[in-house]
Amino acid sequence: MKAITQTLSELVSQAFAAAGYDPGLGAVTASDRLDLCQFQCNGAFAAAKLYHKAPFAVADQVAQVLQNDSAFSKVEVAKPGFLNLTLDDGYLLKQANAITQDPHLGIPQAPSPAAIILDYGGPNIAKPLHIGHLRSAIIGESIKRILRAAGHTVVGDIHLGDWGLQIGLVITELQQRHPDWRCFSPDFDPQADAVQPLTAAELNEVYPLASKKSKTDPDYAQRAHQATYELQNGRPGYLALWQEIRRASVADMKSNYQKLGVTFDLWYGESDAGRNIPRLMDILDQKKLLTESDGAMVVEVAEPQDKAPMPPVIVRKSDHSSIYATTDLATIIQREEDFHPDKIWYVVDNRQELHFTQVFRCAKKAGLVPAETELAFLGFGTMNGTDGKPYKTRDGGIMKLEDMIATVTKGAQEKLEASSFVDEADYEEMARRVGVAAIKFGDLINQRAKDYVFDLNKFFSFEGKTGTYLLYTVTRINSILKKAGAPRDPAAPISRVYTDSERELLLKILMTGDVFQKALGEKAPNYLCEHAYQLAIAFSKFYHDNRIIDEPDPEKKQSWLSLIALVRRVLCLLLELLGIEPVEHM
RNA sequence: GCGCCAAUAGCUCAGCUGGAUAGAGCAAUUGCCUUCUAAGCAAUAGGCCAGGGGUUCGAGUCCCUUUUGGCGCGCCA
Repeated sequence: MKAITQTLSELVSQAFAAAGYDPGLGAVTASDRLDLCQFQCNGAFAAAKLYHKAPFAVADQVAQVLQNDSAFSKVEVAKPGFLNLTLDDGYLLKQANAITQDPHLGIPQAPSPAAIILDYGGPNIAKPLHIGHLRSAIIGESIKRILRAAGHTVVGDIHLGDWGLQIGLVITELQQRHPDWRCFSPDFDPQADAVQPLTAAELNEVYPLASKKSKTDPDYAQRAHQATYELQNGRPGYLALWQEIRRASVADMKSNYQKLGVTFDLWYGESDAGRNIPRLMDILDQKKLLTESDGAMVVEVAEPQDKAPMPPVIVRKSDHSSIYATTDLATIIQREEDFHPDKIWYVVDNRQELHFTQVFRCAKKAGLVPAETELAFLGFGTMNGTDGKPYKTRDGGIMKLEDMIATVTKGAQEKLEASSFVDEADYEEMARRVGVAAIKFGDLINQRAKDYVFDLNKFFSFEGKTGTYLLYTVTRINSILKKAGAPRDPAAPISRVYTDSERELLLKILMTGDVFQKALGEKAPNYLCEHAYQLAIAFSKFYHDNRIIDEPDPEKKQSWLSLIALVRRVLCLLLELLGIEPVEHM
């Protein structure tokens, strides 16, 4: 079904037309002044300019037409020319009950579903997952769910960083530690020789060290580059070792992403694009896009309208190994071949914007995707510490994702242990959900593209505008519905509006479609967070003002139960879109 | 140097294509649990929306400019 403001805009547009004005002026929005009205239309101001009339006069004419409309209980014109609209309770109920019946629970469906590849996560193998990886995973997961809820087909791809210099660094360091390993021998035989098993813990220690060494030791760095080149060119021992690095690392990642409730359809990496690199180079060569520059091969992507100098993309380094632009371009070839997507979207750190601009231009120039395929960069901001600099732990290190989840989960568990509503057997799983809800909501409530200050202590309070509050609201509803007993008709409509707090609650429910469209349009889950919070507040107020279970009037009680059942469904849907799992009790 | 982004309550942030009295959470002060989960509800206090120009009937929102901060600017990803 349509979003409510869409439906109302159509009514008001007709009224504008009936009064002799452009129907395009009839856009309705939620009211800024809930004390005056529920919805408003500011079209009279624009009409005043177009038709050289006083805004008030225009609004008044339109209001005359709308007076007769049964959808509104009150149509008023205010001061300069605001058209203030309040819905008739009967209409409000009709809309709310329609949402109950709607298979999509009021979420507007995309008129033409698109095939979208969503590239998010993007961790590097051999490096531990840390909180720098959190945003891409959480935001990507939510955007994926939002797109799917609108009816789009989405393939989520983690796009592992598994083919670059970082692997060369790890190989170099391992070689220095274990020169006797068969995989380092030039005559390594993949059929006969085995590779030493590795653990994630070991890799987590090896990479940072190797990275540090390479910065101070040019010879070490040189060997890492050489190892990268040889790996990419198929040296058997390195390939076998790389496979083991990948295996150990991916196993560790999967467990962390699972805890976070983040999933991927594809676990492809840069290496999977490797086979397309020769083809990429051929295409670039055929289209005469390649230029040699300081020993590297580059593609010019500058355009006349550029405000700042646009450097060329390097597609082959001077040591002949590939770089992230190479694998990103080769990945586009693969995605086009496998899915022929309408859109490929990248949920990546803002700092990579220039890189992706270059890659997109190069891809279009080379015709890797049709001109109409949308390649878009959905950047996100950095998580800073309270000092305004990228977040560090107290000792100056980077916080591992695993540790962060464990810390918040522990805090949640302490609270749960004090609750009489949760069985001991459920502590662990419930604590995970509560902790992860706190983390996810705390992140998603922020605007995607902006940096924000991350304060771990905030997550421990489990108070106020948090994911916890949303889960708590759901558990309160659960409690009532459970205690109200079984003989309740789940399809019974909400029959009347008895109180003000109920009306506000219904209004919030009706706005869900609008908010969803906004979140979808801007790929911005924060609107859903805010709305879920608003809905929860509206429920809490209603809950506080009215005693549902003790209500003697059976019709009223039934109506209220139907109302809160709908609130629960909408709230759970919003949580699902955010990637947050509810709990039964807490 | 060039470019991009930001600056709103003590702190962390909202503020929809410019609209009517700038909103939350935390922190502070104060009420509310023999009654559906107090991880809650209600209330008080807190603002020259960084400074200065401009456009407009109307600007936190658009334009210009200054200041401050963050980020980016070929062989890391």
